[in-house]
Amino acid sequence: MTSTEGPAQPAGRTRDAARTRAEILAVATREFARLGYAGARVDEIAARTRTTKRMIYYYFGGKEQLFTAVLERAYSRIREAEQLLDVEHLDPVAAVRRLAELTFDHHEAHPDFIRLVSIENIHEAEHIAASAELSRISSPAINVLTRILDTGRESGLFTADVDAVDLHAMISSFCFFRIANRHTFGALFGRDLVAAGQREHYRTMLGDMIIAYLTADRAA
Amino acid sequence: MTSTEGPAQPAGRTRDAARTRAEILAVATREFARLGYAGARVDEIAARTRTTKRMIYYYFGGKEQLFTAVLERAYSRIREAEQLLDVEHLDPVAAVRRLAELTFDHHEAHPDFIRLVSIENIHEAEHIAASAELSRISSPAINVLTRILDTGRESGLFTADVDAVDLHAMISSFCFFRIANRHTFGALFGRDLVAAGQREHYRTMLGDMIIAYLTADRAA
DNA sequence: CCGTTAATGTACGGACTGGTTAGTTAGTCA
DNA sequence: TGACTAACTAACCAGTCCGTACATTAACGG
Repeated sequence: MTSTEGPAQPAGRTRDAARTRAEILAVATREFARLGYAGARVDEIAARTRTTKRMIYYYFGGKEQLFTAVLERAYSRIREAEQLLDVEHLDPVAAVRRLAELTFDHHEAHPDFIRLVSIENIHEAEHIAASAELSRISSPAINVLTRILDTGRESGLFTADVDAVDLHAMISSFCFFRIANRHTFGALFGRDLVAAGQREHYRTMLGDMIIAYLTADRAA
Repeated sequence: MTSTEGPAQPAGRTRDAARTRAEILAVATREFARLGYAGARVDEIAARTRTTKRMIYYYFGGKEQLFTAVLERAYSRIREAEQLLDVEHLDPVAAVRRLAELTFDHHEAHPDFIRLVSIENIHEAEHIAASAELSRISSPAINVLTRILDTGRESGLFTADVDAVDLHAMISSFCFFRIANRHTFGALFGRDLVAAGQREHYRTMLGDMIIAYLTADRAA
């Protein structure tokens, strides 16, 4: 609630388009993630900002476009993280495990992102479809996975009949479910999938599952 | 829009509490699943019913309780389906695969249920927590899984260190993700996880993954 | 130091929304 | 058959919500 950035104007407002825009985006991300698209209130987003509702319409045009901008930023962040992937020096088994673990960690570290994705799916991805930026680019992780799979298959280690996209779905489902559905799962089965003490258990479980699948003896 | 049930009053309304209640519940399920809790409109639900908004408040008390009732019915249905599980005569491997496939089929057949669960998770399962009916009972599938796992482990077939709840999470994640996230996944990776032609591919993939995990050679 | 414009704030409109009030009608049972 | 109650309807209300018209001010180039 107190001023948190550098030069700290006493109470006066500096004009800083970039900062205002960024602050709106940050607050909107929290609110949309917390309450869903329809549940989030433009007035409330504005109130939690150091600026006014007028600025939301000035910079973004409307609620819908604001939500799209929130999605764009959220996805661009995960893409940035994926670009830092550096696993191709590992052997295929270790590389896949490492990649799965990074996905696991990223999902755990960004629950708001998970919620936004859930929400966007309720809306049948209409905002993604309408966004040139989002519908264009794909995930760097897919390319990395493709190369690892090729190497693994060449060496005869991997026997499974999957491509990178399917494998990515497989890895993501577990990571996503664990975060997205923790509440209903916890309420119904009395088990907290995100309990700190269980973290390593589930992280290992994910890796074991993926590796077991990829390397299973299909003759059986 | 025309009368769909038996005796078909010309235009006059019969008094039938059970039918009215059931119709409200059915319409509400569709609307909540389609638009989310906040996005659904009580007026709209009423309009799609042969009765009025007042009846929603008469029978359910309010929007919140109506949503809870919708969840209760949705969950009771899946429990009913699970009670029909009859896989314990199979050997453990076949039994687990069959169970996974039934989960797969059920998720695919009830996308509205998946959406409701997603929505309830956005609300951090507050309605489930508030519902005595829902927070009490657990899934029959867990008991079945427990017995299969025991048998499989006794015979030395299963080597994995999981209990029924974790395995259930593992199976559900894939089934759930495939339906719940098909829109964003399709938009971003250009692959329709629910395409009819891919159904067998993913169904097999799920079974292979679960069996590979359970039976993997842990020495490796 | 003044004109211009990007950036910001205020106040409000108009449609909508969940919930309610007041009243009506169909069925039932004494 | 007439009192009684459950089932039902229409109209409305108070508050909310997205969006905008209009006024204002900081910053910057000349």
